[in-house]
Amino acid sequence: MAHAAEIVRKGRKFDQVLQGARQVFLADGFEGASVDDIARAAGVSKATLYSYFPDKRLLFMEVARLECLRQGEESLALIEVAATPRMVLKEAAERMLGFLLSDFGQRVFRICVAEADRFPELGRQFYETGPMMVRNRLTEFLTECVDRKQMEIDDIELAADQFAELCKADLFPRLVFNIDATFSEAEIARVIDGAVETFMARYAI
Amino acid sequence: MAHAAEIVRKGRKFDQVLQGARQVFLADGFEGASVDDIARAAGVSKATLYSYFPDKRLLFMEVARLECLRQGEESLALIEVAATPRMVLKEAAERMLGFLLSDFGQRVFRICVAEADRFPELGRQFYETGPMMVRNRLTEFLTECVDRKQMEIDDIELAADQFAELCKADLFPRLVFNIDATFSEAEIARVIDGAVETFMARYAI
DNA sequence: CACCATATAAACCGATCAGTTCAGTTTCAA
DNA sequence: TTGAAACTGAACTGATCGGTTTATATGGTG
Repeated sequence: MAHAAEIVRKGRKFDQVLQGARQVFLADGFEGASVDDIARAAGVSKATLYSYFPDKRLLFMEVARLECLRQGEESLALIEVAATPRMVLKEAAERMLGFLLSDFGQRVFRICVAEADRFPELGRQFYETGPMMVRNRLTEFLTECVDRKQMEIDDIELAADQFAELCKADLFPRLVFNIDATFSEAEIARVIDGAVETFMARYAI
Repeated sequence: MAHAAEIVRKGRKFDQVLQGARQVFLADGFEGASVDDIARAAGVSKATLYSYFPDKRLLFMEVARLECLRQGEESLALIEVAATPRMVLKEAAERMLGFLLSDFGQRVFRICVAEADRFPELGRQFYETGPMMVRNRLTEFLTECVDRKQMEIDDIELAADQFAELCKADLFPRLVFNIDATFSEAEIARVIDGAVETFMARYAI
């Protein structure tokens, strides 16, 4: 973790700084957030902020790193193996969309996309704790299904990715391009059920 | 077209300005692009630029509007109805990915996502000439398939959206988060074939 | 109490950038 | 050829922002 080497972690206000930074970065993005705003939001002087983080970039990376970790931990909740594949898929879809459609998930995504070339490491970090995590969990589960002869899948990783994408149908474009900010239960259920049905039609035995 | 009302269109260098703006905006985004850079790239003085476009925002919107139009026109090429559904889907997938994976498509997407809240109209514009266009074309085709009893689909629009999403499996996240910038023919073929197979498994009679 | 790390407010610096101004030059059509 | 419209380049304004500095205050510890 070379990037954290220069960060001084001791001090009473360290957490305050991170908390304020998180709030402002998430609301305004990297360029949009001013250090003065962050200091104000954190209830801390700019000098204090700079005593912890030598520059804005590093502060941003630390916030992003923590958010990625948080996201990763959340998705680690176990998948119930006792249930039917249909139920498991539905559960997984609900969890995925729960994050993707949340105000918070949306902001993180937007920032990652926007800053992906300014912060090359950031994109990878988000990818690994997000989409890749989802794929791994799903791959695990699908492998079990194949072993139990419930499904027949030649390319399991592709199948996992397909399911993840199916869950975004309609909803994701509308969200990403700011057509809608929230969706009704019915809209979400329509997409999830559709995803499960299509997936099962292809892969269930 | 209220937003274009203030734009003066006459003058020798009008197109030069747009062309330079397109180049710089696409490379650097809205905030990242400086008006001086644009003027330089356009081979035009800043005063001339401002004589056409009263401010940077308006210039950006005009560039984005034209790009959206261009994109829309491109996707309007007819779908060959004589071919089998499988072939039509494959063709549609190739065209979609051709745009999405191109350096240019990627930049436009990135900018739209990043500036979606700074330019509310921009997101909608892109959505309507992009994802919505694709959905409409696909919906048309799928309706024909249903009429011809080649497929059985209860929610045709959802099916269209599903197919579009299936085409993005694996590739899109990797692109968006800057994991990879280009993909091999084999990688693309794998995803397209997978998308067609899954789609047909669900909906073909 | 005295010390020292920590924190603060506010002024300040240098750079960048959108947008303006202006005196002078080019272009082109009548 | 002439005159107006279009264009130029360069300087300038005013504002924002990242980052630094300084003089001062606070609070816990030995």
